Amino acid sequence: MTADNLRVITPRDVLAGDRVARKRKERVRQILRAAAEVLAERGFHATNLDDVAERLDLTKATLYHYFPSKQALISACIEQLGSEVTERLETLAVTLNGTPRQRMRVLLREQATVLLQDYPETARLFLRPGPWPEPHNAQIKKLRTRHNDVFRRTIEDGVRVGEFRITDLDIALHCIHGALDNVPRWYKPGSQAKLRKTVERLVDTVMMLCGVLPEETTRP
Amino acid sequence: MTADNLRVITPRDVLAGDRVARKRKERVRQILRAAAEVLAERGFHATNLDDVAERLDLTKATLYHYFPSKQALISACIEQLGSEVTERLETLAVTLNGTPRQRMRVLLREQATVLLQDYPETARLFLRPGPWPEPHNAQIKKLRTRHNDVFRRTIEDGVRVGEFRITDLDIALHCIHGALDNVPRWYKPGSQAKLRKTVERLVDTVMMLCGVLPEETTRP
Amino acid sequence: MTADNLRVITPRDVLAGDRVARKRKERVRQILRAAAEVLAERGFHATNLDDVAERLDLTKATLYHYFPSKQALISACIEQLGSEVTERLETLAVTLNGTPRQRMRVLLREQATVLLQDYPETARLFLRPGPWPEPHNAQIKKLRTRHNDVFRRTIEDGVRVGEFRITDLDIALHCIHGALDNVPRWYKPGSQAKLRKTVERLVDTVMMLCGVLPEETTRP
Amino acid sequence: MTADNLRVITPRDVLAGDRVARKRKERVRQILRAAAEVLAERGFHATNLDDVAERLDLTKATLYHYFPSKQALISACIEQLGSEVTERLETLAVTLNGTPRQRMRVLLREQATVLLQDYPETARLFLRPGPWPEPHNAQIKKLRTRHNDVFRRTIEDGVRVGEFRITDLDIALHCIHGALDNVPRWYKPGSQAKLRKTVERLVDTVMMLCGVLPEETTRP
DNA sequence: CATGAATGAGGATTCATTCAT
DNA sequence: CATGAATGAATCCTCATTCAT
Repeated sequence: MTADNLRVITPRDVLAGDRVARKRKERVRQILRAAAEVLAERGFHATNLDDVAERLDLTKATLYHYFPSKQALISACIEQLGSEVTERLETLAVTLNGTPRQRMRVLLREQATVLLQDYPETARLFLRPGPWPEPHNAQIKKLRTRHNDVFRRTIEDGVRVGEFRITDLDIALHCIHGALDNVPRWYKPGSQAKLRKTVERLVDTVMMLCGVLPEETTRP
Repeated sequence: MTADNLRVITPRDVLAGDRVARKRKERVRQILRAAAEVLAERGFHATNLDDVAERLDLTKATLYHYFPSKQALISACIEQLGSEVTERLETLAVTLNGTPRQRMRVLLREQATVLLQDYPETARLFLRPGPWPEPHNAQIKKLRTRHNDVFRRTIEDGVRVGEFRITDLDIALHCIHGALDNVPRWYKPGSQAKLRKTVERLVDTVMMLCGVLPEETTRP
Repeated sequence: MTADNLRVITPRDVLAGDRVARKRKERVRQILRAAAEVLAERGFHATNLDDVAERLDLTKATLYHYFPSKQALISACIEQLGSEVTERLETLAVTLNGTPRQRMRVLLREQATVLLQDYPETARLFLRPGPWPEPHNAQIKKLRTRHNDVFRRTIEDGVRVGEFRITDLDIALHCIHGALDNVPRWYKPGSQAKLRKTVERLVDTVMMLCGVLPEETTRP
Repeated sequence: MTADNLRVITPRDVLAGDRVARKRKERVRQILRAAAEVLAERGFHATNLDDVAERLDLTKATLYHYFPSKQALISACIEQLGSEVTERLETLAVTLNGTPRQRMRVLLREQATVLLQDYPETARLFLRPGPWPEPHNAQIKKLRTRHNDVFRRTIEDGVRVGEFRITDLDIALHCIHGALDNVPRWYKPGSQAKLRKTVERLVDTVMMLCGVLPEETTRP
């Protein structure tokens, strides 16, 4: 019953509401980023809200203003990173021209860049259904399927036109997946040059799983 | 000067001591097996001693008769599985004849069999340095290196004699590793026939990472 | 640009922050008091957080808001009581005039009052290095040394001017210490008169360890 | 129903039984000694049966052949040490001739020797009613009273014949007690010469609590 | 007697979650 | 919104005690 409570909603308020909403969204993004970092470093069970909060100079309780539970927060993390990466690949796949071989290289390069540079956390978060509580596993599985399909379609094309020679499509896909999501475990960040070199060699190597040998037969 | 004082150690005593020791060893084996199962299902942080104990119809406290701490138990798990598998491969590698290509196939087949049939837990336990507490990570790393070296040497041989064509030895090894340790995630146990088929196709696929294409270009 | 954004820190905020801090400090004091009581009754190893918490109508978990561990809580207990008592004596010693004999009497009276009336827990907590875990023992030793030094200096003065006659300074100090910290074991609280009488007789008795005999040769 | 079970009891058995009993008593003594050591080092609550057993190269379970519970073991410890020491003093007191002053010196010298040399654990075990579970405290109190009475009677004699001048008998006794049981805390074992010197100075110092000043007014 | 195995009852510590301010 | 306080439910670990061999 204060003056505040009686105020009518004016356009200014709407704008203000907008700004509040924007601010809130920004806050959510920050929280998700922090959570993704902790999550990637330690895995689900070793991640605790105190540490996420501390990284943001907030208190644990404040997180509950933005997410109703730990699960919800983690879920949002997975969803955001997963869908962002997947959509990036899906969008790219649609716009691509060229032979399946060329398209596959572009897709792999993109994925490698994501893993090595943009979001190294990705692998931990949604590429591998590790020891997550069940609800998350389902979510992750769905994302993985979408993600996988981008590559599946391209490989099918390649097999059809005779550019790829594979023994078993599913197994090949699983191996590609395994090889890729293993990357953040061994790659140590370095110069841009190192990064680009690693990406190319990685792409060359993974392409071999499609039956495409690199021209060069180099050795490290 | 009673009979009791004069009693010498008889074969029966030795046997008794033996039996006790054997029994203890057996218990330890049981515990390690149970722990490895839980561990493989849930990962380190979600594994609790209560569940391990329950699986054995024991109480938590009893586990402490055999291992002084959770860490020690987990460590023993990793060590046992890891060294068993690694030694199997190392022994096999030494006795192998034939071309690198042939030897590599045998090694991969062995590894695939271990992962698909004998110890599916292996992948979780020592193939991937997940969110383990540091002491375990060091232990795992050492095992992995030994394990890796078996394949590394064979691939180097293959490259030297021109049977293998790879872009980058380290990256190839990492990809092989990633592809293999991903296996338990997608393979669902089935008939012996299915198993054998899967193993062969998996080996064919991974051999491609060494630059060896399968004759057949089939699809499932 | 909202009122909220423009809000500056007002005295009210400061007061609010102050109030929170004051409240916390008060809580800490309460906890320390409760812990000191339990500790004095039972000693370190028999003190459990549940009982300390119960005395405060709190749960064990809440104690961890204020102290990171049992050791930290106990440490704070010892420190607080120990330094408070020691500083009281040190301050008193500095302001004292008169002969060593007079000064010694004042110091002993003060110490006796502390032990009999103000903080009977003191003796248990820092006067005797009982079966404490090592970290605490070090802390206690330091406090005891400071405490001891107050008396040592006064006795040295007394010996120098010929008012005190002692056989061995260190042994005398140890005996004084032993006699004093034994007090809470036999003294049962009673009237103010009883208290005062006991203090005086105790002081008379301990003064004898400095070679000063009481005029009166009474008996109880 | 074995031959053994049917055997009649012969004189030889009785002797054997004797020897068995002797052996058992010896075992009990060993256990009590070990327990007293641990107990003196760590106090009641930090003493666990495993450690006592280990010191004897036995297992915990074996201790239960000799004592029905931890409490019983500890009780026996206290009783043994306490009564041994007390009886020593009582016996000595009875046989003593001379003035109260001389007798007191002998008693104190004896007590100091016990504490510094023979059974340093004594102080911990029965001189001070520390954080023991109640049943033990009662037991200790009783022992202390007997122990105390030896000194009390002598002091009373001394006061009566005018050799001692004290303010308050009870307080003096408590202070003597406190000074004595504090000894093991500061005395560090050394040569026989050091021991004898310390004993003499200690006796001199404690005698002052009876109003007897040493001739010499030295300082170390 | 001696012992290894087993266990129940604690006890310290962590952490997601709720709530009053 | 933001936060400090509070808590219940785990979870690891200890230890006195019992029991079968």
